[in-house]
Amino acid sequence: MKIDPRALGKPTISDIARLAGVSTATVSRALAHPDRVQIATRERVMAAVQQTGYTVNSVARNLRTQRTNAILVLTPNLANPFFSLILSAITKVAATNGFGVLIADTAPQGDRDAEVMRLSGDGRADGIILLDSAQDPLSITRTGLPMVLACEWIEGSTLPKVAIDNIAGAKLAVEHLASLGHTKIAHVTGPAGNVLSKTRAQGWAEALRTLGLTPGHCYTGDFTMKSGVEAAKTWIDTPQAQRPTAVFCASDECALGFIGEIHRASLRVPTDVSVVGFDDIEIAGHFIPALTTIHQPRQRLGARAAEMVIRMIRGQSPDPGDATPLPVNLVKRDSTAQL
Amino acid sequence: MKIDPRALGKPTISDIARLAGVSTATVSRALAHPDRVQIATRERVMAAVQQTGYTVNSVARNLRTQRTNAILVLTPNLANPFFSLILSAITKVAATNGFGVLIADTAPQGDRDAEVMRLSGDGRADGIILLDSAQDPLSITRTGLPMVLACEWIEGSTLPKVAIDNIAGAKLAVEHLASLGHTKIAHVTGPAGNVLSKTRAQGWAEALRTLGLTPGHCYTGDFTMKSGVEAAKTWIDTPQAQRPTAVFCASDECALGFIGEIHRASLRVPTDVSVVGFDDIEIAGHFIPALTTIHQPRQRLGARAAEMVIRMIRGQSPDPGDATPLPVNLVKRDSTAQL
DNA sequence: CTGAAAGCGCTTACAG
DNA sequence: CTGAAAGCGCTTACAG
Repeated sequence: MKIDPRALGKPTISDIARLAGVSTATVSRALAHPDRVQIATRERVMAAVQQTGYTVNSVARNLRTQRTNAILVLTPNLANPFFSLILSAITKVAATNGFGVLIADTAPQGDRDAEVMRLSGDGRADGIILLDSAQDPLSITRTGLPMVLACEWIEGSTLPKVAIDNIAGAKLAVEHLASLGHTKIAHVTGPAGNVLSKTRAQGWAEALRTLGLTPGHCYTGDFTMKSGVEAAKTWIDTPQAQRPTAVFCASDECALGFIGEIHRASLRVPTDVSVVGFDDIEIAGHFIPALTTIHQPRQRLGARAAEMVIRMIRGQSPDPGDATPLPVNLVKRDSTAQL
Repeated sequence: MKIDPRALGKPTISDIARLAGVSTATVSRALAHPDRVQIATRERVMAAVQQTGYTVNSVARNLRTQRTNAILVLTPNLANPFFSLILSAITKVAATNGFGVLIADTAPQGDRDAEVMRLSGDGRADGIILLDSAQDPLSITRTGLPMVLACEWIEGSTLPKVAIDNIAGAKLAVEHLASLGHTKIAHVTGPAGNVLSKTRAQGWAEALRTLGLTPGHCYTGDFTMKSGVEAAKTWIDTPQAQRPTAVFCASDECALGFIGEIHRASLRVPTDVSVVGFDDIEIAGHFIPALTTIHQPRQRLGARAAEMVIRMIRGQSPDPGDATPLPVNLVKRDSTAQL
């Protein structure tokens, strides 16, 4: 009794070869280089493929060719919508270059380093984009896998990175506030130790100094709405005469939390305090009041990161333009007003 | 002249075998079943692993074992923050069960069907979670790969799905509005043809009927903020006497767009119109006014989907509880008020 | 243009 | 407890 091969699971290249009456080599060729087989042969192969619904087993192919045509993206926290657009841009650029994208969330196990090491070494991908940056992966991996840092970066690391100009962004925010007559400009920071927090705080302090303003008050935050709420509470508890009249928040989420709390206390933005965010997430323009913020080109950021790894994977020389930070700009909306 | 093997790229199992003076079989065993090799042998192997930074090549292993320990998640649009939490929950459950997660965005090529077919057939994953549902994948694939539908589903499909109770959610919204004295309750729909749109609209209409209210006005939307803005414009252009006094939007984004536009026209929510959303996205509670909405348990949804595929992959029988839709509940906040 | 054969890096019965 | 050997499903020089 013959067994129907289709009952045995997915058809393999041998099944196709048998059906088409050719060798597996020819099947492989017909699929990958149609022009290198006789037209009649090709058609017999294609017919068998159609009939069985055959698809190449990419695991086998990857092992044989030592390429995966896949890029691995390591993200610190998938639950954070901030990454959505970046991931989507990476996926898009990858797709047009024939690469698939694997996304891994390093949060669940909490052990990013182990994860980076495991995933980078295991041959699943040809290159890696790191959206996280707790530690220099070079210190923990020995894979020669092309790797680029995006969003955040590690000081002193030699890894290629794609970044935005955080200092310039913070300065833009402060200058905007100053131009509206504000002189007491506070800052709600990002999480301690983070490069983004550091550079944004630095830009804020520098701008203040350049403008000849006294150093402003600093609220400790961590990019979350909750930390914005906390900062607002502190602000509300401050005697009115001492309150900063403007606040530059290290992230939009934080700014939104800040504004929400201000309103909950029956005070008003921008009447009682002007607020500027950083990121320009989608909701920013729809919030009430619409949030004045520093726009981050997240699509371009993701796209550039993808282009960079792909170039590295292909052994092409880096584009000199990639070294310069992506520009940011201020989007003036309704959360800031003349003092 | 001998060549340093480490210079040749990633070390393989043969390198370790040579270094430890054992066979590759023993290396493999020492790594996968430490208890099946002599302790001294194991230590020699481990030393070689340490020294070289060796990691198993998962592509080779997957080919050999015919398992990938990976789940593929197909999402319609990574740029949509709505999926973030779901993805993160999937990743978490997968991780605790020893599975990795591959996320693919079907948007870039626009050809979801081709993508589903290619990815499901190519041996990269042991199972699939589909967050999209344009068409029944059974009609296009012949892989016997375990597959579960999440978020949306396809009418008439026999695929296992995890869903929430959309009809009940919509009813909750309408009943809440009615309890506040509203009788003219409109609806902004989701995109036409979508199951979620259909069931939510159905729940709205049914609740109205049950409560003995006249059928309300229906604005055509598509879940986006923009469509909420459009609906609001139409509402604003309606003579005041004919305006619905309450609006149930098919999504939070849409509701937020609606409210934003109302305020831009110098009208107020909930003073001039009460608004209820659907989803309970993170921003909902921080919006001004905080949005009354139907809470969707996105974490549980993702977690259940992951549990389901994993069970299928393991050949375990389905949990009967998985057939019942996940419950939703109304979160009363500030966008709805007594008429 | 086509086929036989080797080999990608592993794991696992099967002997010993 | 350990090793030799087969094989997972492909692709690609190498002959013919």
